[in-house]
Amino acid sequence: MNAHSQIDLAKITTPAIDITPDGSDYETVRRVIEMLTVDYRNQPSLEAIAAELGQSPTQLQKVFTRWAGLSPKAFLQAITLDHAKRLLGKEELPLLEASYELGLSGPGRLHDLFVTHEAMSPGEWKARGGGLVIRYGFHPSPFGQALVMATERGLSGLAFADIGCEAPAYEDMARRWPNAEYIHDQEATAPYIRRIFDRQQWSCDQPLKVVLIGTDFQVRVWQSLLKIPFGKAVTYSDVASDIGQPTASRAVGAAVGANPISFVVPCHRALGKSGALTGYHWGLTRKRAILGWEAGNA
DNA sequence: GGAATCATGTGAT
DNA sequence: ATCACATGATTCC
Repeated sequence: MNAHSQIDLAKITTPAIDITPDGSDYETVRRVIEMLTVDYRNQPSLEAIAAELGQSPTQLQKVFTRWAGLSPKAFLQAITLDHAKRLLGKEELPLLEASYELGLSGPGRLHDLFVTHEAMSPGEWKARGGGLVIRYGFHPSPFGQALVMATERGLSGLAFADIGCEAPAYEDMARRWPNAEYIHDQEATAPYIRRIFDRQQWSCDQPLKVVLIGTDFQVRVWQSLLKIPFGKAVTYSDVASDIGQPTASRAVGAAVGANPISFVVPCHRALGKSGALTGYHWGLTRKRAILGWEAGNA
């Protein structure tokens, strides 16, 4: 990754093609969430936040509610510890009874966005992406600009990269499969974005194909995440039990953190046992945003 | 309620 | 081998 990736990086500055209204709202929403939660002690008022952003309170209120399906106040409540605990404690793990006979490859009805997944064979994994062609592109999403990566077998990567921070996100992803050949191809990746973030299109008629590229352990963790229903959450130790290694919760955390297809593989639905949001590769604020958005759209 | 500390499995170097 | 973790339980204040 030197001269080769230089060329690719140059292409990244290509502006995204399509703009959705949701995409433009996110920056505002993100900053509101940040102010609301960073020092929640101060409980900043809507007026104070609006002033900071240079907008009128009513305008801000409207944008936020349109995006989240929830007023800022309700949103704040939806991401408190209290609510998270309810999310967790509700019912006995939905994970446990869901069968694991799928094995490492094969179709399945998983989470609300219907997904068929296949994993790389051990040989393919060892090649670190060698012989693989990966097409990638940047597109707006409800949670900021997204980087999409796909092989001809299906979606292989989804990352978040705010405007101006495209290069680090690209490198973060490309580093995982260093021997693959990367081609910037907005047209190839655009259909995935439309598909993923439009809930109307979540149906089983035509499942979304994803390709899980990772170690055996990681793939098992990601498959487990795929079984978490929309608007629900589990703990890292729940996942550990689900894959048959109840003492490996910490290792699960590491594997969850390595999830290459964020949002689609719902790693944001993994919480600490206390209900605390412990971490997120693309920023805790974004994790709150996604969780709150799901609360408002359940 | 924290802070400090330990047990712990995986993956990268 | 060793180290860093998106953990969790225990044991102190």
